[in-house]
Amino acid sequence: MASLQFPLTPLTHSSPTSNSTNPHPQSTTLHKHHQILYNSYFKHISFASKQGKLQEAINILLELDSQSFEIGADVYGDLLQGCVYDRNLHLGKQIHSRIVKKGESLVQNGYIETKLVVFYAKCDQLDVALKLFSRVVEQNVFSWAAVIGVYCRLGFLENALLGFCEMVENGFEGDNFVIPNVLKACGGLLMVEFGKGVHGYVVKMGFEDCVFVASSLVDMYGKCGELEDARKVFDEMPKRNVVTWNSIMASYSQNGMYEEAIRVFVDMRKEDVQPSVVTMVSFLSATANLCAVEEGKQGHSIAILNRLDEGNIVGTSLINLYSKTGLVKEAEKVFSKMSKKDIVAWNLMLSCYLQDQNMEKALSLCSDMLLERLKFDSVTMTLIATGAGDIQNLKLGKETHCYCIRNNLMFDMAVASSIIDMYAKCNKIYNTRRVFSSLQTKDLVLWNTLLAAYAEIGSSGETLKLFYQMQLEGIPPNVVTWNSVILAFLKNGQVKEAMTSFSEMESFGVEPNLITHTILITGLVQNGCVDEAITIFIEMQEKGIKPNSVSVVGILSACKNRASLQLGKAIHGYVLRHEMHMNSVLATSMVDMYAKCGNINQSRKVFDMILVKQLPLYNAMISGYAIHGCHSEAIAIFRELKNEGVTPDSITFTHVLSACRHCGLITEGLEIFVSMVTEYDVAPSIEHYGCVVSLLSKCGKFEAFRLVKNMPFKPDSRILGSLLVSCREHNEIDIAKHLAENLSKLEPNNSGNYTALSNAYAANEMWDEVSDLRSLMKEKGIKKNPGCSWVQIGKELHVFVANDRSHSQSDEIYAMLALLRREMQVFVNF
DNA sequence: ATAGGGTTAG
Repeated sequence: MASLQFPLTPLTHSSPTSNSTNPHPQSTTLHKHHQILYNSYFKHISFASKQGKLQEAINILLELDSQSFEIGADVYGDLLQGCVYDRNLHLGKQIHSRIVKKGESLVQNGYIETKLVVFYAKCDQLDVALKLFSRVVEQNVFSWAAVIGVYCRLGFLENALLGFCEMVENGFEGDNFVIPNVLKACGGLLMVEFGKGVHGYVVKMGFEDCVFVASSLVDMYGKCGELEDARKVFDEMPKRNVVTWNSIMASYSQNGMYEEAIRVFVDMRKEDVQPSVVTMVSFLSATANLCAVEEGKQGHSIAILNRLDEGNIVGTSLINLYSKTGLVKEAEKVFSKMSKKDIVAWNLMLSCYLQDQNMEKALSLCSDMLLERLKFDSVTMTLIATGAGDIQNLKLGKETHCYCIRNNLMFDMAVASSIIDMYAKCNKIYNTRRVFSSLQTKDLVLWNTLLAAYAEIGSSGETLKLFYQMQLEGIPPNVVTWNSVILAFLKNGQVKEAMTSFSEMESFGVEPNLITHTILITGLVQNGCVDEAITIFIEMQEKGIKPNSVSVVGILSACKNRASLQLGKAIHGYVLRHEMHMNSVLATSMVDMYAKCGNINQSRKVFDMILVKQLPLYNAMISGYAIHGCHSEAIAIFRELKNEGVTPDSITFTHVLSACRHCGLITEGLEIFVSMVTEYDVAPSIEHYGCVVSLLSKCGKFEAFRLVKNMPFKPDSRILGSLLVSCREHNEIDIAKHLAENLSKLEPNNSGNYTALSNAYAANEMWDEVSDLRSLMKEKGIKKNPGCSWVQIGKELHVFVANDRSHSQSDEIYAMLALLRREMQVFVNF
């Protein structure tokens, strides 16, 4: 035992040794004197306990104890209280054993009994606390509060509420210390009705002005989604502290009302309430969910100014913010500054790299984690599995799956879902099914993951089967499940069945949401039901569901010809009126829409508005110019793209090479083709070859033939046609005949091929054959084609005018006429 | 009494 820090000479000198069972010798003056001294030591014990100098207090206790002096219950009580403050289970147990040794009278002391229950409860020793509680001679508010508290902390929320009921039934009145725990249990169980009952109890007992109770009420209503009630309690509080503010902010945040959460933070600053770590964490999480970069950065500054940025939790909230807003560099900065990185920080950084599609950095971060002797947890594996699925990296996905099996992580529903989804995204439906079957418990999300896999490939039969099977196994479908069923039907072309499911889900009490409508809009358009899609788009707005950019993109894709320019314009107007963010995807489909609807100038206007342009946007603009016959503009955009350092892909080259072909830019076209293969490592498609063959054919080169011979595709009619056109020289007639023979099998009625062959005969002065060919064309009823696009536009115009005899949309007609003229011009030039 | 990371549907 450690020696005492102050002398005990008077005690050691005269301590009674003879009568140890009766440590209180009768009233001699000497003992009176000693008792006074002991009392001062007892006071010292209590004082030291309250100061947190527990070891010192214990040392005195043990020393006094060894001299067999009676130590009062209050002294043990103070010591236990000290252990409660310190959550020092070890020392508390020592004191408990001392108490037991001291005999029945102390163990059965009501005060000590209660203190012991409180001590074990606060140290989360549920079993011990309950055992002692069951043995207490007399229950009281304190022991009940301790039991309810430990149930609450360990997540046994039902037991906490049952405890409260029993306590009240046994005639104890809940005080303002139990109520917060009771309310926490109500919130956690989403039992708002019970919570309202407790609220009534609070009012009856007059606790409503207690900050602790009222803050808990705010939290309880917030967790139950009753924001109005939460706000009402908050507004009526006479006094609020930082926890109250944090509670209302978290309430908004947890219910997705991030703007309101931010407003609370602003109000809080106006009232000069000092923010705490929790404040910053809630605020940063709200800004992260809104991708509100500016507000988030201000939060970061405020955290630094208040020295709240140093802890782990604020650090991870900052990484989350920068990760969600795509500011990888900022996230890295915060991450590197964190002194003690825990698994959450590493996982957030990992998620940041994965969202940035940087698998290389993500995997190198993982090996750094191992170097730091950290073990991957379920979150790490979920992230990597999802990332592997996104880039369809089956090898990585399988490795992840194996790691999860080896480390017993497949029992985690999130891990299992991500693995199943990974196999689905890698088109391994067999593995998807096998992993699903191998799992012992399956939750709703897991079922939904499997349904989504079958829905994605349009297996509506299997999706439906699973839909019934899950219900047989007692899992009721939610909106996500229904959405997959609808998607499965639409992917399989079963429009009627999809619409039936859509109306059915509501009668099953499942409310269709934004995604349900988006699936319908996109699916209906893909099945050619444009009018129905528009109806759904209007319906959802009437229901008060705000379309987002995905649903707008879906409805924009319905505008694919000149007749739908009106609708396209209306949607553009909607986007502008609702101040919808013109993100890259939305802008791309807007550019595409205007191009397809014949207004290339408007296309260009939208294109120019976007400051940071990504490849799909460039591709849409290039393709737009290409279909309008503005080939030099298309090539100009291609140059702009290269100047901006954007890497073109296969689609870009398809449009640019086609533009070169139309402009007859032979050298430029060939250069681009070569750079595509050597510089950008793009494997040429048959379309790419087609353009180059056509270019080569135009200058009458035999390189065209060589290219066709060496290309890894079977030449199609367009390529053969191009070659045929080039056969205008003497001696090429045999080749021309051969080509024409093959072509007539592929395209027996293509007038262009007849013309080309006739030209070849003419070059060889074989006039009889030319004449024969002409009569054959006449016989077959083949007329010289004036150009495909011309006919197409003419047909569309006819349909348009036929459908709208009022000619109220004369703007559109003029637009089409202008385009028609331009198309004809191109044809004439060609 | 309040607080940080992961899974399913477009």
